[in-house]
Amino acid sequence: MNVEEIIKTDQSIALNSRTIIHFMLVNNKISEEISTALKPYDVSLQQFNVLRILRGQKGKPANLSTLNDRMVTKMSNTTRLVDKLLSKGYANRKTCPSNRRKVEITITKRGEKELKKMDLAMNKAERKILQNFNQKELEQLNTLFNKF
Amino acid sequence: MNVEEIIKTDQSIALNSRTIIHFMLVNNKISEEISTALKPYDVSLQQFNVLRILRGQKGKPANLSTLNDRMVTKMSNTTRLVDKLLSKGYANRKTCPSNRRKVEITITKRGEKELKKMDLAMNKAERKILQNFNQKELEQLNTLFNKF
DNA sequence: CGTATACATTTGTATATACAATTGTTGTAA
DNA sequence: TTACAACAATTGTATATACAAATGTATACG
Repeated sequence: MNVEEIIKTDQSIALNSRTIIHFMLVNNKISEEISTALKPYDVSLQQFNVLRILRGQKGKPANLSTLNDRMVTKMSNTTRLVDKLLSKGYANRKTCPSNRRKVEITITKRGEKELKKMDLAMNKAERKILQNFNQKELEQLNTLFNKF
Repeated sequence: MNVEEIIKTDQSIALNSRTIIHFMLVNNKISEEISTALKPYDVSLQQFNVLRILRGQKGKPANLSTLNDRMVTKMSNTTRLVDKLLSKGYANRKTCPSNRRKVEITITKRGEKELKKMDLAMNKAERKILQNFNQKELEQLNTLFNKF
């Protein structure tokens, strides 16, 4: 992946800018791979993320604030995101009996079943994205990411 | 930046998944910094990118396909993106006299003037984002990004 | 010459997201 | 008890983006 070639410039780019642009190009690639992987299941990355959180609750219901806390990319509108999962039959929602301001959201059997398939697709996508990295390089990458 | 802490999980995450999630968290941070930096100028990152491309043309007009080729993040709808720049008085658009299928897009004086200010804001944002990196680490990062 | 094909952009439509305002609920302090 | 602040979720609205279809223009070929 050559930055200058991809954005078709002949100008030299300052290292700071180049790093950020490079990052964005990688981001494009990753987003594309992941959305392709999830497309057959008709869920967005965000929806997939919420499903995983719900499963991680192990039956214990989650409310919207909890979901928001745990999401990789925070969203201003988790309500509508959960709406999508409901309409697909992947999640349930009911108001919390002890505190009626809150809602209790759980994953359905069907949601869990589909999620398993999505997991496989995601793992495959991750392997594809990271195919040129060995373990040491991945660790190096994580170490560098810690500096952000 | 600790991944497990941010997404509030106690489960251990496979290195592949962890790397991708870590990447996304960094992406969130970068996006936020940049959109904050550009907010005062009321342009999106995409619009900023197009303005820079137009300036890089040095007077020579660009058409939509050229813009699309050179954009960091390709868009399906560059027409409407340019619309925004027009309405702000940052760009001009006219149909190409030699080939009327094409359009000729140029940056205005006002656009150049504003772009200079945006550049400063962006440089500042970049420095902030990368403040914990030294030159060697940045090069390391770029090398690793090449593997994607 | 007329027709098909490729090209460049624009428009339509559905969906996604950000942000602000609103609704309903709970806890609390006068 | 009532008034008020804090909380949790929802709704409204504007804007952004993806994707497909449509429009207009140029080129090629029989």
